[in-house]
Amino acid sequence: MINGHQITDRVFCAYLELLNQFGTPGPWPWFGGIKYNAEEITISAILTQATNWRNAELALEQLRQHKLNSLSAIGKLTKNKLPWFSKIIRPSGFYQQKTKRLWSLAVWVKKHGGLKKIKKQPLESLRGKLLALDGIGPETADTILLYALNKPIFVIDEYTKRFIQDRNLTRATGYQPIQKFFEARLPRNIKLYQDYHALIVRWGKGK
DNA sequence: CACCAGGAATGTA
DNA sequence: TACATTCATGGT
Repeated sequence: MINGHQITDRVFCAYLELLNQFGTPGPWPWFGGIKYNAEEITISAILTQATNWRNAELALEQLRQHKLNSLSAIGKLTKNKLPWFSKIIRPSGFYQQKTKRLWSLAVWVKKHGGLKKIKKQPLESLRGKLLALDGIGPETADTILLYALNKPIFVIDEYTKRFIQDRNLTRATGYQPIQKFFEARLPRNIKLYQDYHALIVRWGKGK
């Protein structure tokens, strides 16, 4: 019994098995590398879209060298500097799109008083606002919410879909149904959500 | 040389 | 709802 949930639940048991197999994941970015702050996690959530983590990390490393590893710094850039900015994040691929996405996100965050202010907003309402931004879909929004803002929301990605197939956990399809499936069967615990998703990614990479 | 990686937007059926 | 295409670099 953990937080009132029976550990016989198959979804929770799958988590325990992954934990036993791979050990407790580190904080974002989970496997090696140095620790990221909330702004860097937010930025890297976009940099890593459809890109392997190594390339996203290369881009973030260059942002650090230019002291652009914060939304406030990116939000201060004028539009005519965006082509220059795009070269800095070039290793992450799709760098023209990602330049626009990062810049519009940074401007939006600035307009709303910074990440700490934004963090005070209710989860569902905040999630909707993130989804309304260009280039932020459900996975990126939830990644920002869970790992940068420490909100209790379960992240679903391709690995998760393969995982539930592999273990026959559910036939549910679509982002939200799968997300609700996990959330309904797990204690509403942020660290658990973070570790579980990280472990699923670790599992997916190892296959 | 081909293939893929810690997605999302857009268009089609 | 379910697919297909586009966006692009760097590793294997």
